[in-house]
Amino acid sequence: MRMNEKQALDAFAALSQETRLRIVKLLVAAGPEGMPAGVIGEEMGGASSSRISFHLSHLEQAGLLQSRREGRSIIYSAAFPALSGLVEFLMRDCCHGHPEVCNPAVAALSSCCETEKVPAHV
Amino acid sequence: MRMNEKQALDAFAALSQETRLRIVKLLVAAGPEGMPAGVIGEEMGGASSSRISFHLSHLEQAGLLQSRREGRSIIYSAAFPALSGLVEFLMRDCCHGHPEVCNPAVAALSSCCETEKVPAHV
DNA sequence: TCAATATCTCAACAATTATTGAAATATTCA
DNA sequence: TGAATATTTCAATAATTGTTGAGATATTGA
Repeated sequence: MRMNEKQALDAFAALSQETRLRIVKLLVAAGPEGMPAGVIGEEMGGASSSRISFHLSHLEQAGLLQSRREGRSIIYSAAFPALSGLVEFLMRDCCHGHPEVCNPAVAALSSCCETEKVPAHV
Repeated sequence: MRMNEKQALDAFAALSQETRLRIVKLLVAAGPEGMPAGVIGEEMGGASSSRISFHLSHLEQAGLLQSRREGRSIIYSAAFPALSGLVEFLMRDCCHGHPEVCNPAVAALSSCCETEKVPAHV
């Protein structure tokens, strides 16, 4: 998803608050299936439901999450294309003929896909 | 550069302001050599020098830029390892056995290194 | 329909962050 | 040394953003 400056600003603002950053990381780890708002609230510890609701809709407004209703619950999940787009926006035009400058970023991102292969704490 | 939550929050907060995001993108495109504060200010249009100075030190404080003095000028440049670290922090643990979820992000980032090969608007 | 569950909206207040302009610091060159 | 250049610091004010708690909306099953 190609992003413009306004969208990137909204996304970065949304990610610059502790509870919201934790929610995004929780849902990134949860994968495409997502989690109900109530469960997300429990994982966040002592935040009121109205506060969690506010943060969830802020994140959805910023395009970083999407939601669907399932019975009484609203299920939120990470918007993976938007996250990719944000990464691409930030690093766009980073090389100008010197790929070694941004290749470490590519390597860092690639390594996230290998989590399960790495032993926890040998 | 492996990042903790506090560092990531500071970085996202720094990136969530229009002038600062533009400064980072200007310096990402400028590469490791960077640019003097005064030139950055000119590129940002009508912002006062104190405002630019404030934003530059905010970004340096957040670890996204570094500075060095050269004569009367202070040269700012992008902290590429921190940018990579931020990308890695955001997407850490994203797959859980399903690499197809975050591979688009890897592809988006890889493509930034090919800017010069792509014709502008065919 | 009614009670229970899950989540959201709203308004008042608190906290954080941005902007401005004047003055201070550091460097260079005559 | 003193004037000119480049940049930073500071304090006051303006603007934005976060929090709280009460009440509203939507859904389910008895």
